[in-house]
Amino acid sequence: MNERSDDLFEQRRAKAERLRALGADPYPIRAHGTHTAAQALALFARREAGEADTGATVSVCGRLRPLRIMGKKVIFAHLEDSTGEIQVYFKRDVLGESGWAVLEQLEYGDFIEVRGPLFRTKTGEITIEAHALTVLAKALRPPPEKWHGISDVELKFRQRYLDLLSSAETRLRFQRRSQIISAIRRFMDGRGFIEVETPVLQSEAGGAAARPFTTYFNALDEQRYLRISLELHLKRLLVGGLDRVYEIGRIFRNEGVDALHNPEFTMMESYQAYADYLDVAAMVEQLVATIAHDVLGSTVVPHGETTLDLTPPWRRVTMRNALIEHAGLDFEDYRDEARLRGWMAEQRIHAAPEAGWGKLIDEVFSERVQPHLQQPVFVMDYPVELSPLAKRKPDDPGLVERFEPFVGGFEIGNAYSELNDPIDQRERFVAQLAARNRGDDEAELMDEDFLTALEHGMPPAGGLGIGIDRLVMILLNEPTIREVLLFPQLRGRASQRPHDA
RNA sequence: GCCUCCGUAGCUCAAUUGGCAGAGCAGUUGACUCUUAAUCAAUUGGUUGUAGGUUCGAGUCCUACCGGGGGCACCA
Repeated sequence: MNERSDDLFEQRRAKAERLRALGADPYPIRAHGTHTAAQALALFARREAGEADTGATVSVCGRLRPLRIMGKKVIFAHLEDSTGEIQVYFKRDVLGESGWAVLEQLEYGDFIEVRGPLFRTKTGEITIEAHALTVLAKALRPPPEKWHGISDVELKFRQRYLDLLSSAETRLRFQRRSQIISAIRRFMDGRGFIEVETPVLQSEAGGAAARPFTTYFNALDEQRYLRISLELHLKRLLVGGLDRVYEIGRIFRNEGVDALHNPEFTMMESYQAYADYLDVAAMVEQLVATIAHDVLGSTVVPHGETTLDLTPPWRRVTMRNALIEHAGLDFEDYRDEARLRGWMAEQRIHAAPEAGWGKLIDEVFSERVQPHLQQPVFVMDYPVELSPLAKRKPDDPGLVERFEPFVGGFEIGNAYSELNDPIDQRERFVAQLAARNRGDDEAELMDEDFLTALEHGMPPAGGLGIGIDRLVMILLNEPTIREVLLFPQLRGRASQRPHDA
């Protein structure tokens, strides 16, 4: 902390002391607002329409925007809350000398409560004429620049509150994120799903191909993993007879950070007994369209320079055909791993040495197909090697009944007809162990508890996972996951915290 | 982990070839009784991310480190 910001801090602290001396507690316990900014504006509009008299007073709480001081007798300012802002008119002979003395100690960033009647200024803006003024919280540090707000991305993420308080756009983005999640719950609840909660701390981290975070359970003297998916516990609930379940929860993957990845992110998974992946696909396009309509009012959403049309039905294409179309590769001609590696070398596509056939196919797909998948599309029928928890296609046991919805060039989810044959499931785990022994440290581990559950009988079911953060990115036209997370992960700064005193 | 770009006042940004570190906002002082990023006048505020080095002279060049952006790797 340098001298400069100490100066600003001390100046503001001195004002707080002066407020105390004036008998105005700078941090009172209670506020007594009667209306939000938006409610006050609406109230006055109704009164002008003749629905009530125009004289009654309101009391509004909020954060003070920069003061417009017109001499020693008049000050205009806006008061901002989460519903918007309303102008306040401070007139010295109306407010009174004691109120004016308090006002002189206030500035941009302070929280106050203003009581008085509503009126329209000469320029037509609905305004509160301040008859009484109460300090609610004196800010000791200056807010960001009033016009540009925060543009330093590091400050924006480390001190997101500064971004929020100075950017209505940022506030709206996170309000909409919340509305999207509410809309998901409404949709799922409306279809008879029940929301459940399963453990974050697990003995084995399964259900996805990812490295887990580890932690330690002292009381039991055992290692624990933070979950990397919700899948294996939710399927146990199908065994238990809960036919339609979903969970919205944070999952953790010990991986790098980029525009599409944050190590902790939010997933919605659902499992529906007696359904298959085609039923799930129909649900997904309906779900996304419903959310878009509820939150944005349209199923056509802006996306960079273009738009995305989320209106059902979405295109369906098999993974094989997508590869033929965009990569010129028919994987049925390259079932041999060595032959596939040769083709990839010719095409200059990176091939990880420890990758098996399935992972190689996935690399080709990511490299050559995925960037083309801008408009929503379901990519169907994945190689069994990539999908150890999905049911095989009856007419093609090398493939599974699985799809991923792609929008904007990346996948927003994953779904399949759930594998409920315990013998096949055990064999898949064995194959995963082989991959792990070959060096794939993200292969699934044998989960005996889960296998025991399957052996008790799990109904046929369609399962779904949707990455909420990525869905929000698509719906709100945000190119990076960081902008839809309030506090994205950053390297810690123990010695150089920007604003901690 | 590797490559690359960036880091200047509380915030938003300047600074020519290596040649006196500057502006707007915020703050302070003054003027102004209907303003809208109020306006006008004056003014405080800097170890240029940190530590070294080259040089008569470094915000600028070099090295290392810290933090961030982008790319690669990783991530179905």
